[in-house]
Amino acid sequence: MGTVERREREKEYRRNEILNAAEKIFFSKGIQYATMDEVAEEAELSKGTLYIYFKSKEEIFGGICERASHILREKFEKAYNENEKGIDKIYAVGLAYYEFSKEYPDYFNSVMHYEMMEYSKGKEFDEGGVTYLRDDTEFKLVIASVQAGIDDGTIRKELDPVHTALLLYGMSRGVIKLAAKEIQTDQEKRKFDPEYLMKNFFEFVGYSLSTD
Amino acid sequence: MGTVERREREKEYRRNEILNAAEKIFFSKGIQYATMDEVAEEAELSKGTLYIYFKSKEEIFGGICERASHILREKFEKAYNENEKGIDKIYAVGLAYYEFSKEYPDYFNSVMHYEMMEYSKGKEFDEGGVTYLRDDTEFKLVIASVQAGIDDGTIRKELDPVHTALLLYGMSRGVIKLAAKEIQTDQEKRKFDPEYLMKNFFEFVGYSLSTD
DNA sequence: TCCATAAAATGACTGACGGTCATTAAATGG
DNA sequence: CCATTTAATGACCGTCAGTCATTTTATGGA
Repeated sequence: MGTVERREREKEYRRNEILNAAEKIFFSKGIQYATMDEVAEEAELSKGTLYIYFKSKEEIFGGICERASHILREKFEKAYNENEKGIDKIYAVGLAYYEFSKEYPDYFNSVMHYEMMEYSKGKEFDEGGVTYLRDDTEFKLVIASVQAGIDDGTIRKELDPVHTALLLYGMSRGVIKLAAKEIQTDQEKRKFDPEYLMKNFFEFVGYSLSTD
Repeated sequence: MGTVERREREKEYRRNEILNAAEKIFFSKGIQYATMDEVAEEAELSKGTLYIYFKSKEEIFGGICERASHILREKFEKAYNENEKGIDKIYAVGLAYYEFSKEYPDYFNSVMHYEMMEYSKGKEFDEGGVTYLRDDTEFKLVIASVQAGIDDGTIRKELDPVHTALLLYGMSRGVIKLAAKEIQTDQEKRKFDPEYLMKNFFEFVGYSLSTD
């Protein structure tokens, strides 16, 4: 009998509904200021029910971050696969990252936020554990891109793939975060164009990586 | 009579003692999990007293971040002033940033954390206000360094000082954060040397900026 | 030295919120 | 139709940020 399967599906569905509600609430007032009662209200469930599906507010946030990671990962894979040359893969992956930050600013920010939390967590409170993602598929794609570029001669051979990938990853995050931040907050001074900043960044990267 | 001045000094002293206590507590368990009662205990004061000197837990954290910014600013200024050539200023300022992250990892992280909070804040909760620093002296020094390099011919003339500075600032933060993070957390796989990463980074930057 | 006044410090109290659990409601399948 | 399992509920609890009436301490004039 398919009852069990249907139950399974319905559970999954509820879980998603809760995540939807949580996103709405978390993103509109900020996680810090969002309450579980509000999420429950939005999800049209009692608070107790939320705790059947997630064991804490943080875990709900983890679920949201998983969604974010999933989308990002797909974007990365697409960018990687749709390009032949290593250097193009790198550009495409970098651009995908930037597009992600524009398309899903809240997701982007959530992932950033998540990483900050990890720091506080590793302090003295190892209880709970609560370590979700840490699937570094994304990062592996960057390494693979660099390696591909070295192999096909579009990237300087002297470079070490892993460290270069690390560098690219770190730099991109920093620059994209900066660009994203200004998009969201700067109504005042320091007028600058995020697109132009990114263009500069890509030139910058190309300058240092490519063989031409 | 100097009574008023002494009172002033003593107030400043208490304020600092509270910040010291808060640092100890915040840094050892993470802000999230640190309680005001613990801070009060550590400061050998009652909780109520804390609220005479700071209007919220967040404001105490803001005070800590101000300390961090202050130290960073001084490091930047020193690096800037002790070098003649623009390109050297840039290297020195970048290095100062990295040194800061190693020397004061908790301060470094606090500032990062602070910036995350700003995002959540700008959501729907404009109450309180609570906007402390946002003094971009640090950033201005980067612009000045680039400009100096353009003027003295050590940096490519085609570059726009402001955007290049922005780029450098963003990239550095990303890379340093990555390096700092691994220093603190990675006991497992992905063995890599933060120093080597930074060395790569500086080469990378030099490659794209300098005129030689 | 004493006292009136002002400044500083206190800690019991409050409200809000994350999380729990005994109880109720609904679904299932025999 | 009922026994049993599964899902959902919401009253309740403990904790913690923040408050405020009260107490303690310092000050400067008489």
